[in-house]
Amino acid sequence: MFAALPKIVDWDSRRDEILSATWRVIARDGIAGATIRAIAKEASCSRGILGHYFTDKADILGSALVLSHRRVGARMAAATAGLSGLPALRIVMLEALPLDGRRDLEAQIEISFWGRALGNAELRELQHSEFDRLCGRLRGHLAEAADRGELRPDCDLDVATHQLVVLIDGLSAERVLYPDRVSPDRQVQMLDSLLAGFAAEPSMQAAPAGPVLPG
Amino acid sequence: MFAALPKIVDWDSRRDEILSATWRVIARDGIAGATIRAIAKEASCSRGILGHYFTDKADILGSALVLSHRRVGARMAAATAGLSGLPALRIVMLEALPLDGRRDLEAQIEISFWGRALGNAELRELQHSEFDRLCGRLRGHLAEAADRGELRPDCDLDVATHQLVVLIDGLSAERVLYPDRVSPDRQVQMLDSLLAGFAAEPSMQAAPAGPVLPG
Amino acid sequence: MFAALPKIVDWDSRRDEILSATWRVIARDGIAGATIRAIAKEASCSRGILGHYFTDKADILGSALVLSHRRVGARMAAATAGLSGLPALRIVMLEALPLDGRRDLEAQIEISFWGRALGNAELRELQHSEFDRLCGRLRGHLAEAADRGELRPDCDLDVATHQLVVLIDGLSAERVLYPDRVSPDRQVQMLDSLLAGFAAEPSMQAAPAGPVLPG
Amino acid sequence: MFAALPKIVDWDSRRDEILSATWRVIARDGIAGATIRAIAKEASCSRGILGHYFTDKADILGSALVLSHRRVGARMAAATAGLSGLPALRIVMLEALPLDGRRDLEAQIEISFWGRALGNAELRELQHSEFDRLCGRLRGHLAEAADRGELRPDCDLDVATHQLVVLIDGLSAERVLYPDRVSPDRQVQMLDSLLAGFAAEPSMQAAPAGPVLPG
DNA sequence: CATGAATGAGTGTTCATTCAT
DNA sequence: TATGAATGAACACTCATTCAT
Repeated sequence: MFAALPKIVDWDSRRDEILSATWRVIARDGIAGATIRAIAKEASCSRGILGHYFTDKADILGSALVLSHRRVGARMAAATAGLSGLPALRIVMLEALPLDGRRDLEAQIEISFWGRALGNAELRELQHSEFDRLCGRLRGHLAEAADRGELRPDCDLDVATHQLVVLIDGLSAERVLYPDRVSPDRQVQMLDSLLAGFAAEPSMQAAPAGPVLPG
Repeated sequence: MFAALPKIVDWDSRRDEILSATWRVIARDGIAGATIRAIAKEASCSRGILGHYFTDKADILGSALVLSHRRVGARMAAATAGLSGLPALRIVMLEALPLDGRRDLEAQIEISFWGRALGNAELRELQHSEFDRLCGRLRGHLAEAADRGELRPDCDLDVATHQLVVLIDGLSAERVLYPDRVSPDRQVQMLDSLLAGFAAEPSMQAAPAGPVLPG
Repeated sequence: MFAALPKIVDWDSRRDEILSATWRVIARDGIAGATIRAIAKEASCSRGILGHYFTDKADILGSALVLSHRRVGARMAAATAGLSGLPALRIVMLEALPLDGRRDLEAQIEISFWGRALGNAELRELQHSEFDRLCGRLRGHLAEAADRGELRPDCDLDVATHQLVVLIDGLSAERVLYPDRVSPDRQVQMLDSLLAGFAAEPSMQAAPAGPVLPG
Repeated sequence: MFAALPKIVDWDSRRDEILSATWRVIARDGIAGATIRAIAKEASCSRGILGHYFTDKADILGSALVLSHRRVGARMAAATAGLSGLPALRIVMLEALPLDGRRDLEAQIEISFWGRALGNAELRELQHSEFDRLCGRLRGHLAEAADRGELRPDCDLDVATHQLVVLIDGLSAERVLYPDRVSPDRQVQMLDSLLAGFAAEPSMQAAPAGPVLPG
């Protein structure tokens, strides 16, 4: 109170708010429409204020991508608490697939950045490291599953990891471009089909009998 | 007046040349760098001349996408001449996957347009119809395979079609973004793994024993 | 006439016109006020058109400085045709000093660039080479004068050259900043005083008896 | 309330510190780079605090110029204590010329303001009065010298004063722009050459036999 | 047919300034 | 007193488009 703090502003929350507005603009107008003006308008702030939170437009977009990934990662970590092996893997995949509006948004952001990464070396670097993180998480659960004997003996973990990320990226792209064609049910069906191919026994281990979509 | 006739041949080839230059620019600088200036420079022609072949920048980009798809489609048709069922399907998939430089370029173009389609309704429409054409071709060969008893009885053609396009889109995206991670061999391995899941018998029917990459 | 020339435009004259407008803006508003907008408005053209003649704002300003120097140099060369030694030197100096409106403008441009050169390495390089050219010209005429025995035997050519450029720069600065204090007559008086110090005999050789200012 | 008294000392020194920082920024980045951000950063204080010491950015820059002049004037007054006539004049000139790092800095500041004064009437006024003060000081010592019979009888004090300030301004400009060309020795040589022209007798009265540069 | 000059809107960015705390 | 968040204007520059030649 007596301190000379100039203005009570939750810097981090304001920053996240701007990044959230950036997501909405990207999802609505595409990444080409994600101009500083549009972002500032969506965030209901002036253009100049963005300079307080970000050094650059590239900083805004890059931070938006990283925050999106971090949120997904945090949800994955929370959802797999106490789990491991194939059950954990399935939960992780369900968080990665565009099964609801929130994850649709994340998929839209992801796809938007792909095209931009082609002509942008920095962004490509960023995406590379983010991709590695996801691969590492998936492969970790696959290794757990292998240790626990949940997998077929001849299951190649590298190939399996690759199949999982291909499923995520392919379904994300199609969900974004042709939302009617890629229903949540279909996504889960394809996921479980893939996981069944990994599993040691024909009887499904990973997929529960109950409803797959809590929300 | 009549002398203009022979020009028609030049007209189409010049047009294709411009679109080819557009591909190169997109692959090199990203779709954000595909400005009219850059395309004209790459095609070694003036900016104004583009107006004779295309109404608009959107026309150039859309035509570039369509031509890319048409070329892929033509190669698929040529390569599957006399074939049907699973063998034809495998050939089609091999043409669709980014297995060599030419198809890498096509994948780069494809991915570039995805992000742009988000904020562009016309482009989304275009991509929708192109997507349908590919799905139709894949499903056609699957139906042939089913008729010929090449598929497992419980194989759902819709799901199988979906799995194939997810494989194409997922591998294309990853090949573009992380070329080192997605070798041609790995792609063929994953394709054959998927096709084996469709086939009636464990013994591979679709994959030949010889080398998979003719070129 | 039958050629496909798109538009009859005297490119060089248009370019010079823009640079001339740049001079006027600098003289009126200072170099800080020489924005692209102000230059385009002064030249009665759109902002974008400047990109056809110059790559950059730095290109505009640098070209404006070089053109100013070139014009001065051309006038010096024309005015000293057939002359050499001290008479030529005096003519050169009279062209370099701000003795009329045109040369006042050139002095304003010169002074404006000095401050800008401090924080701009490229501009400093440019000014360095332009400075060398003037020094070379002055020293050349001094050497001629020495050869012809017009100078005092102990006259150091380097120091004399330096005194001449100091006179030019000092008078230019003061003429620009305090125009009332630096009348043309005073400038010529100081020039002739300096030249008299160089000359071999007390009787003035360089300065004619007639009026010093033709215009 | 009364406790604020001791702060007054701090106030002036803090103000001078800011102006000193302003000098450094101008010398390093040019006057175009002398933004209030850069000044605040150089002075290690917040941007807002500048508003407590100065009303405006123009106030900062103008005060920086005035302080520079005041410091030079104070050094001149101190150095000429007990002196008058030509010896005093020579000391004054030695303080005005860019002979060491400190005076180089002052010259850089001076030149930087020249270009800015063109488009700024207030600044021009300010510089005008500062110029008058220097001229008055120089002319005062010349008048003393004349009274003491140190000058040639036909020496025009106005012209002599003008020659002195032209020497200062010309050498300052060149020292700033082409530091390698304008050595301290050369400057003193030119100064003494000019003073010798004023003096009554060929034998140097103003210049001492010893080294000219104490530091 | 083809050129490139010309336009003006839109981009990211920087800046001096104001103001609530 | 002192802070830095916030604003809005101005900046240089790029771009797609139009049009006279």
